[in-house]
Amino acid sequence: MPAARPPSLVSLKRRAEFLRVRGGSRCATASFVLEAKPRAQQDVSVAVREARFGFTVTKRLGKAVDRNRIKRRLRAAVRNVQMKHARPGFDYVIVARSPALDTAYATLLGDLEKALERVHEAPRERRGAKGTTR
RNA sequence: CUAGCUGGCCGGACGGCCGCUGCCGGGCGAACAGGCUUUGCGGCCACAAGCGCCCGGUGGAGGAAAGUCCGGGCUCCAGGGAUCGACGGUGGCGGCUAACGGCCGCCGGAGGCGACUCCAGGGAAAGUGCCACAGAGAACAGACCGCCUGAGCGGGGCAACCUGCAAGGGUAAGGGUGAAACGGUGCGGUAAGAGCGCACCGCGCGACCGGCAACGGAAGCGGCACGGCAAACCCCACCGGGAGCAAGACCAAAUAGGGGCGGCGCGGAUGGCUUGGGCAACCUCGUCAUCCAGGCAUGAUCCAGGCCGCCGCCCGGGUUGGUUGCUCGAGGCGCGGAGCGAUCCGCGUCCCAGAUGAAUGGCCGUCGCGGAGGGAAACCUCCAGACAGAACCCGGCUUACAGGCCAGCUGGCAAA
Repeated sequence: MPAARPPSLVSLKRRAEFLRVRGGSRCATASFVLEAKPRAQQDVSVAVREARFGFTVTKRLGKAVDRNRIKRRLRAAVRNVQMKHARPGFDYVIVARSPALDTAYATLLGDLEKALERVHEAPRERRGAKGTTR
């Protein structure tokens, strides 16, 4: 029975953690960009084994009320899909785009599922392409 | 009924599934510590607080949370005194308040038929400055056209006189310019005019009266001047240390360039003598003389002071993470009383967000409200639902805002 409940959401907290995930693989949709990267061995503490998520909502997207709402919708969406599609030991960063405020919640969920799959499919070549630019 | 004015208030409601967070209660678990027992490993017992998980209960964004424009509380830093100056702010009077640049009441001015609204509303006879363009003249004013007078030179006439030109003088009533031209109207007066004189109006001064005051009224006096701008400098009165919860305090980790206390010494340069070392240049110990006396801490000055080097001991800074500050407060609500009111007093009652990559929600349904369309109606369909998210806390101001409610008052219409 405890498996049926979605696990509580573990979020990224420090700026350094956000910057590290930028080097990982990415997938863009209409309302957000998803970035993912497996945690290095020394970062995996015993307590935190689950997938962790971070949200980036820049000031360009609107005033504080709109930004808060975008963040809450994305967080609710992640809570619904992370059981099936997120992998433990991974860090994810979701960079919001302006349609995230208005698009139907169902399409938001569908986009998130697709993006999570694609991010896990082909991490290799994207990683290499990104690595040269850094 | 309608048009308006003022003040106050609200800022969708209910339900379902799934979440976040503070507090309270309960349960479970692990570690440490405690007691008993055992030679020991270990076993048993008990619960205060903390930690993790679970269950239940309960609280969880705003009237502006916003802009960060004022005023405070709180915290740290600086702060010896006096005087002067600088800078910033405020600006009718009285009151309220912890305080304010806020609020209330009153006064003055402007607007409105009215309810009522608006006003940085001290000083322009302390000084400096500006008042463009137009206009002749614009701040100790000014004769362009006019009007009046007119030396003199002409023309006509016997003469009285008529008439043309005209230097100069008088004149601010008329024209013209302008935002503004030494007050307006009338009568008298005059060569023409003019406060030159008079009446009324306006203006200035104003004994005295009323008011705590701002101010109001006003006998009488003055023939009329003293223009505007102080949101130009300025003058006057009053107020004002600085920085802000990333304040500040504590804990842990890893690394070195600060502080306190005690003792000793009392800056530098040059020269003389001197101790010790060196072949010597020179280095070194001490002392005397002369000269300069330095830097730091509010802007200046004055008075009174402090610190600077070496040794020993003790303690801590900056960074990252965590804890705290952190929400009970100039607090909300109700009743009663004082006051025109802002507000104050008394009693009762309530505890009402505390997050920190930052919670206070996500999705869905029903109803209600507003607009448009359809329909005879019940009703149906579509659209809209604002401004906006606490970050230490209060008191204000300002700005944004779909829609709606209540009370009082004013004008008009109708009825009684």
